[in-house]
Formats: sequence, structure tokens, C-alpha cells
Amino acid sequence: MRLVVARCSARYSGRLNAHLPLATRLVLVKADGSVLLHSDGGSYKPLNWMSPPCSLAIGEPDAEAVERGVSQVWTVQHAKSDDRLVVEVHEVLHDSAHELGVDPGLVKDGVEAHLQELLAAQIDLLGGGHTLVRREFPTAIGPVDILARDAAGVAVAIEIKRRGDIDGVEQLTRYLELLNRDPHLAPVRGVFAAQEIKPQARVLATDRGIACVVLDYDAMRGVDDVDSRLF
Amino acid sequence: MRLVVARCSARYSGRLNAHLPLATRLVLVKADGSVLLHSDGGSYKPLNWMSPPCSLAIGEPDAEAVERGVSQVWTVQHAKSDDRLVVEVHEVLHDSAHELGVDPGLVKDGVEAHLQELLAAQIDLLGGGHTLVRREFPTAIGPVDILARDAAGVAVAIEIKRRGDIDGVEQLTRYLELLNRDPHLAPVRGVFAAQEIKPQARVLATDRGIACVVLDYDAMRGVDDVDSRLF
DNA sequence: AGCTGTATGTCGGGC
DNA sequence: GCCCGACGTACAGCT
Repeated sequence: MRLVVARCSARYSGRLNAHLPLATRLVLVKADGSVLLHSDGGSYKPLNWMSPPCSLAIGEPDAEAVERGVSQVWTVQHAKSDDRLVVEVHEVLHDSAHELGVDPGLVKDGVEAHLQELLAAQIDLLGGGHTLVRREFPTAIGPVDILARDAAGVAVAIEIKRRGDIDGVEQLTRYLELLNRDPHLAPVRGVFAAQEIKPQARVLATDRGIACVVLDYDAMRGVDDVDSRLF
Repeated sequence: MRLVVARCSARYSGRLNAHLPLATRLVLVKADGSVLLHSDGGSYKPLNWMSPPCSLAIGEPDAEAVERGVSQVWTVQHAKSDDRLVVEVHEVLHDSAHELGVDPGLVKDGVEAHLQELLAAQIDLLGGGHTLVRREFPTAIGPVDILARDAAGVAVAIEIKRRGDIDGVEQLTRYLELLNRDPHLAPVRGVFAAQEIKPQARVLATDRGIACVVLDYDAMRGVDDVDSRLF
């Protein structure tokens, strides 16, 4: 990783065209050739960047650029697309390189995928006698989180969210419409399951005959595996 | 802006809980107190971070942490929520500070608004004889991008996206439902126009009788203005 | 301030 | 590799 603090301007062309006026910024060059231009504020998103795979070439400015005070031209070219970032470096204020090695990466806890696993394993939380058909049950417009059957054998489509919002109800509604056209499945009931269900989402779901189930993540995890979880 | 390269581990708790094992990383502290942990690969997104407004406090490790080799504990606390990032610094390999000043920010060019202008000006791309009624045609739930009439005088509501996704089809569907209640307009046809239309969105649109049109931005721009474009 | 739609989104998982 | 949905989405524009 190379850290350069420099007065520079930049131009990006690719999915859009954009331009950064001259100012002092951090230019971060990662081991894979990717480049990030950071200002001293804002969010974690750089002002401009090039994602890997890409290659960095450092060259001399032409006469016109020299006239404008440019000392180096950094061209970062994406390997597959024609995305390109050109940085005109005027003055370098800091330049250091560091060996970081491979990063083990972030370990997350408590996401939707895990909720889905847990509910699939404890499908009778929906009521006694429920059986799992499959997770990620495919439809023409995308997979339903869980398809199950209740004690009476009626198909149940389940949409799982960490936070149950109106979007999730809309999503489930689309799935139900499609699934109910399949004579092997119809009629299909809908269940909207989330750790927390927003009042508006509950109203909409109820209005459409979709049941709401609030999931207790900690309780479900406790049932499923008493051990595990790194922390 | 302060740049620190250090062997460190970190823990984030807030909307989720996450943990970074010990490794060598860049710790970037911005002037507003925000902190970014970057590895030497990946994209522009940090492994972990804290967005402003937040405050950084550097403290001593407790006895147990010293035992594990921790030399400093950096606690970054979000000002409004209870989001918190705790970095345990084991060894500092580089530490430098830099004055960057205010950044003028990125200047963009060429987004959805421009597509809308172009299609309004070239409305016959939808078929000969189409005429523009108006852009941003108002409805109770928001403006339709374009309202037009075809050669036969039938009203056509057009939703424009750069990338045509299912959400866009839903949006247009809501508009069509409302517009079709207006006896002066009904029946209203729907057209979903985008530079790229996802297969699932196309399936849903077609199923609802909405036509799909793929827009060639470069060709449309070429027709509309041979000159212009700042760069 | 809350809501909505966009994003050079990025990221991870299934097929 | 494509396609799709989640994300600590972030962010800008508008009501």
C-alpha cells in the first residue's frame, strides 16, 4: 500500500464522466493497483476511485500540462471496461509505502442469511406441523426465502427481513402472485417474518392477508446452537 | 488527516456486531473525527469505519488487553447513535499527519435527468407519430417522467431509468393505476425505458402489459447535440 | 426533518 | 461468470 498526499486534480470517465478540481488530497494505492482519492472529510466513500482489476501507469505530463503546473500524470485503467481515472499530480507532500499482507477480513454476526437458516431449522415456529419444502425457492422474478407447508399441507411462502418494511411486503406479494398461478402450489399463504416489523408494513401485510411473525434472533440462536459465535 | 499503519484488531457494534481479527492495516483518521480501516485490497469500501459525526478517544489498554499485546485502545463513538468502533492497536508501523484543507468536491456529468431530456426531444423513438404531452407529468403520488400520445392518440406513460429494475416497473405500475382512473386519459399504456433492462424486470413489465424500450444514450446524445459536453 | 430514488454503489450467494 | 438481493447501504433532491 502506497500513501501519497498531493495537490492534484483528477478526471474519471466510464459509467459517467466526472472531474475533481485541484486540491490537496490523499492518494491511496493498494497492492492490487486500485486507487482511492480521499479528502479530509465526508464519508468512507472516496471522492474518486478505481476498483480492481486495474493498472496504474505513472507518466510525464505533456507541455500543456507542465504549463499548468502538473509534475506527474497517473493513469489508472480498468482491466475489463474502458473506465479510466487520470490524476494530474502537481505537488507531492508525502509519499510512503507499506507492506500489509493479506487481511483475514470482517466477521459479521446477525444478518438475514442467518435468520433464514435458523427459521428453516425451526420452521415449526410458524405453528406445529409445518415442514420445510426448500430455502431460496425459485420463481421467475427471483427466489422466495423459504417455501414450506403447514400442518394441513397448504403451501406457505415466507419472506424474511431483519427489519420488516413495506418493500418486503411488496416483494412477498409479487412472489405470492406468481406462486399462486402454479396449480401444484396454489393456494399459497404468505408469511412476513422479521426481527422487527414496522407498523405500516404490518398494516399492508394484514390488508393483503399476509401473516406477520416477529422473530427473536437470540432465542432462535439459543435453540439452534448453544456454543459457537466467536464473541 | 492522520495516517497510521498498524497491527490492530477491531470491533464494531451498532446496526450489527462485527469483528476484525488482528492484522496490519491502514487506520485513516479524518479531520472530522471519522475513522476508516483499510486493508491492502478490496474496493473503496473500508473493512470497517465510523462515519461523522463521531469522536475519537485514545486510551490505555486494561491489564487483560496488555497481556494480549495491545498498546493503545482507540474508541470511536458516534455522536447521535450508540454505534461504536473500538480498535485495539498492537504495534504502530507508521504515523503521520497532514493538513489538507477543504475539498471543492466532485463535478459529475450525464445522469438520468439527461436521458429524460433526450427522450422527450426524440419521443418518436417509441414509434412514428408519438408526440410529447409533458415531462414530469404530475400525479397524486409523484410525477411520471414523460407523458406522451402515440400516433392513434392513446396516452403513453413513460418511466425512465438508467438501469431498469423491478422497482422501476412497480413505480410505473402505480402511476398507470392512477392515470387510468382519469377518464380524460384512460386508457394509458405504459413504457419502461432504460439504458439496460434486467431480465426479471422485463418479465414483470411484460406480464403487466408494459412495453420495454432500451435506450442508446450515446446515439441519443449524438442526435441531440453534436457539440457540448464540457470535456 | 422525513421521504424517495439514484449509485462509477459494493458485496456476497446461488446457479 | 451472470444474476439477484442485502447493505452499518450512502447520498442528493425534494416536500
